[in-house]
Amino acid sequence: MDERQALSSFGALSQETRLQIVRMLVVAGPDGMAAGTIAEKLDVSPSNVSFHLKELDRAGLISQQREARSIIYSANYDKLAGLVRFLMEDCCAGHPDICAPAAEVAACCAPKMEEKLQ
Amino acid sequence: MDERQALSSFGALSQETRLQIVRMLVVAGPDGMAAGTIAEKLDVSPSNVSFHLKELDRAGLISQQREARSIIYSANYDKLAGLVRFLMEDCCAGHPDICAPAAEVAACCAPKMEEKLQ
DNA sequence: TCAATAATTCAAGGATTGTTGAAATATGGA
DNA sequence: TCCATATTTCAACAATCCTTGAATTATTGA
Repeated sequence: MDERQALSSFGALSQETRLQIVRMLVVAGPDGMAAGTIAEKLDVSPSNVSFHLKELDRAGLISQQREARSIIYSANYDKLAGLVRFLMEDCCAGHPDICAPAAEVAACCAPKMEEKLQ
Repeated sequence: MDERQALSSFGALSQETRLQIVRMLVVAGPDGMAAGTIAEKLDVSPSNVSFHLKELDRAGLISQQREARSIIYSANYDKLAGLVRFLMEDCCAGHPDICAPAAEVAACCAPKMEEKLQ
C-alpha cells in the first residue's frame, strides 16, 4: 500500500455510513451482504447506500458480485490488512521501542501467537 | 477507541498534507518538530500548516508544546496504536482465520516477537 | 411481454472542507 | 519599549462531498 491508496482508504473510512458498512461487511464475512440488506439494516436510502458503496469500491475496500437481482458486497480483508500495515510501518519508521506496545493488538488476530509468547 | 474517535482520525488522515505531517512527526519521534519547520519541509504556507495542525490536534493524533517562540508538535503514538487496534478488531470481529495474516505486520514493531516465533 | 424487484445513475442543492493573504497574538532580544 | 520572529486567527472564496428524489438499468417470474 502506497500513500495514494492510504489516502483514498482513509477518506473512504472517514464517513459514518461508510465506516458502518465496512464493519458490517467484515462481520458478514466472505458471503457478504446485498446492497438492499445493508440499506435496510443501516436505515439509509438505497440511492444513498449505493453512493457510499461506490466510494468504498473505488478505494478498493470492498468487492461486488451480482447474484440474481441482488448485488452482493463483501469486505476486502487484504486491503484492510494493508492499511493496518501502513499505519504500523509509519509507527515503526520512527521509534520501534515506543510503538512496540501496538504490536499487542496482533493478539486478536493470532491467539496462538500470544500463547507462544507466554 | 470508539467509532467516533476512529471517524475523526480517519478524517484527519485523509488529507495529503495532514498525512505527510503525521508521517514526519512519527519519524521525528518524541522531540517533535516546530510548526515552521514542518511548513518549510512540506513547502506549505504557515497559515495552511497551522490549519492542518489544528485539525490533527482536534483528532488527538498530535500534541503541542511551546518552546520559546516556536510551538513544537509531536505524534501521539498511543492514538495511532489505538487506530491500528480498531482496524484489527474490525477485521477479527468477522473471521479470525481470514485476517490472521494481518498479524504479521506486528513483526515490524516487535522484532523480538518474530524471533520467538521461529 | 409485462409487472415487480433490486440497484444504480443523475442533477440539484446544501453542507463541509481547503486555500489564500492580511491582520492579530505571543515571545525573545536589542 | 521596540522590533523581528513564530505562529495563529479570520474572512472570503473555491472546491469537494453528501443527500435527496426522480428517472434508468438489469433481472426474475407470471
